Amino acid sequence: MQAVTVDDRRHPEETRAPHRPPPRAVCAHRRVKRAARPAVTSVDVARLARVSQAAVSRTFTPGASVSEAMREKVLQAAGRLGYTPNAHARSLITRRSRIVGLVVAHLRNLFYPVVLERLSLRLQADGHHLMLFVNDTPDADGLVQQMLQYHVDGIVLAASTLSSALALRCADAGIPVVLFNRVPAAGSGPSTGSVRSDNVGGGRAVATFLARGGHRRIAYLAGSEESSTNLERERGFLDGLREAGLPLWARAVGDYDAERAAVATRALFADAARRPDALFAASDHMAFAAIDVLRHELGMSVPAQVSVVGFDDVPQAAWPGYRLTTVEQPLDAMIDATVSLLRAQLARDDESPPRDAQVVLPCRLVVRDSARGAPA
Amino acid sequence: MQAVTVDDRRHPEETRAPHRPPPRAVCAHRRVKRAARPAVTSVDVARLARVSQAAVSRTFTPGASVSEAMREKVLQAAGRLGYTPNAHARSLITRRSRIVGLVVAHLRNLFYPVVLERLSLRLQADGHHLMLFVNDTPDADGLVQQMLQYHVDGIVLAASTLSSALALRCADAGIPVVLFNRVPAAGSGPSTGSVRSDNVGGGRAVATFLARGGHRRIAYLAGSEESSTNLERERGFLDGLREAGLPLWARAVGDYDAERAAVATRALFADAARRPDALFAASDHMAFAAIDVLRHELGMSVPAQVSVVGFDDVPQAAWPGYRLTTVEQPLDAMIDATVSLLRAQLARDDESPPRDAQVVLPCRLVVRDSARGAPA
DNA sequence: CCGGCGGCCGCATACGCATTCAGCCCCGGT
DNA sequence: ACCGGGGCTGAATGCGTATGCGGCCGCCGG
Repeated sequence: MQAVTVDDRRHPEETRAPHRPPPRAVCAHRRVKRAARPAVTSVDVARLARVSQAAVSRTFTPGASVSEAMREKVLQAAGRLGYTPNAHARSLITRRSRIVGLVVAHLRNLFYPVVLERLSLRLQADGHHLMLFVNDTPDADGLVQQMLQYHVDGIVLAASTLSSALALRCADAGIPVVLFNRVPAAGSGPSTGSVRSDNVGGGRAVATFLARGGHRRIAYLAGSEESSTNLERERGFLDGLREAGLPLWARAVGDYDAERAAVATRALFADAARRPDALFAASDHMAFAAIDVLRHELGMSVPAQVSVVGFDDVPQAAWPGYRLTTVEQPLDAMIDATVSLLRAQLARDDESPPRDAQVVLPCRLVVRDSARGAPA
Repeated sequence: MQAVTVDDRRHPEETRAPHRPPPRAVCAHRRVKRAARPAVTSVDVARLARVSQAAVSRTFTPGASVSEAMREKVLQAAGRLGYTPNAHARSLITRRSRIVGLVVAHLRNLFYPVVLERLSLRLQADGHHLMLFVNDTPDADGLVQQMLQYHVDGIVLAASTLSSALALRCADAGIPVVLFNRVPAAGSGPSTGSVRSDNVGGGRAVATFLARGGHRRIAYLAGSEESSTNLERERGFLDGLREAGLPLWARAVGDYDAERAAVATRALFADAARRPDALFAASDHMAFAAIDVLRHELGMSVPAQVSVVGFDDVPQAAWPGYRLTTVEQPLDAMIDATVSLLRAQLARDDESPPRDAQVVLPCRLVVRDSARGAPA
């Protein structure tokens, strides 16, 4: 193999001069900002490698037409200079930023941090990146504005309680949106996908399980009432109870929040004579809070006196302190589906069919020790 | 007040034409990509408002010199067109992206999700945004490359175990770095700040507290051994024990991981004759795992038979199931300090003194029920 | 031996915006 | 009345890169 040499000794005086005119007088009396490292550009690399700037660009553009020799020369020069392509300049032309916006609300739910971690890793793997948008206020417009500024290539809405106004606005702006763990609102645009687990089936499975376990006074601890996850889980749960010939004994709302779940649990168990013998919480997070109240405030034994079942199967559910029986969401599959959907929407040339993709993945009841099961 | 009217009816044929030449023949047979919404630019707004493009830019640049009438006209036109400035084009010129890179490793620690949430909100408030980089492999170069591409304005390294090579590389590239919860390596550049709580003091406080509580066989459950948080906490803890005239009874490493902490706890308590009567875990996360093992595997009572103290004061520490005595990290103050440091580094004109800022905030022992205290 | 033809390269241009510079108008001072 | 200056504005330029296009060269088939 012929060694490729990079000549950067000839015309050394040319290295910077032609492109860096002396600062104008006006500049001189202003403070020179950020003068530190003038950022090496593709032009610098080109000059060092004695090729055209286009050649540099092409070696850093996968699939472009460059000879092996050229690529070698450029890479070597780039390595020497420590060159890194400027993503902003690139996206200005290509009209894609390789940035995915992630909108989150409940970050302390432990389900979402895991989602975030996996999703980010998957995206990093193919050169995309997550930009984080925390949605505390219901100010959909503000958030969308911010995402538009950065021209995010796609948006993942990962929060069960996000206003669907946000989803609509995003889709409106022509940006692919994937609803994570959420059902699309009626009339959402063509570029809205959705990935979720079979919440209805999960809810029903819990009802069936509890009924088989001989429970008769079964209560439901709801998440945020308007959220689609809660609606679906509750619907499936009620269906299951009905099929088992059981009524819903009691119901309270915990809003997917630990504190409010604790309050709701106290309310459900306030009347000692009519206490439930089983409780289905719409999320593990709330289930933990409920168990704590039951055990430590009310002195009840779980599962001997009352069974508790959750939803999500966060890592903590497996800890010895809770051993929570719960419904596992197929996280990996959900992430996979999300990324695929995103990729599909991104690659989509405009005339492709405008059908929105809905992915619903099966979930599985994980039986641990927080609920009495059917007698063996 | 004179009503300002926007005239967009005259010369309607001019609306797009002069800047959108008919697509060349070559384009015609290629698939037209992303043709959907040609993105409204400042030029479009200028044309509609019948002003120059510079005027549009100025009304969207805080501090620029524009008359009120002009601003009104532009804003109205912009509103009609749904104009949003393009952040990429902007940062190409201004050389700042308003993006802050956040590097994280342990996202399931529950301390970090909270950090992430707060930090993001604070940054959003003044127009910055977080780009997430999950650091699974110790491939510092790769990460730095990715951050350089996006020309992040600053970097927050929020992980106790991140290789300091990463920090060095970043500082090397001339990007302001703030180490969150981590001590800067010797010789890190001038643009490296650090925000952390007084881990040494916290560790000592725990030792003092346990000694006063009458414990005599005090063990330490270490985090990742090379991490600075662990080193400092352990040092303070040992200092405190020495001052109290007590030896370290036993020690094991949990690596800041729940599973490994469980294993370590089993090891510490394997010899029934020499069991510790107190355990200090370097993080709440590990403390929970330890308590679970003690209670549910070894059947020990906490705190009657063994006291457990943690570090961090994550939300879960206050739950009735654990009621963990722990050291509170002043999260809000830490976030504040981080943002200030970042802002300071950003605003820094180059000739400012190259002293690196070190912020160490006091932390506080939060006494709950997982450890015996001094008799009252 | 000649006419393509395809692989590679460089030139030039455009992406969307901030910023400089020169010019304009208007007002106040002498 | 004139001049100086300050407040606004528009024209022009360039940030760093991707890409269409024309041109060059080498190779193969006829």
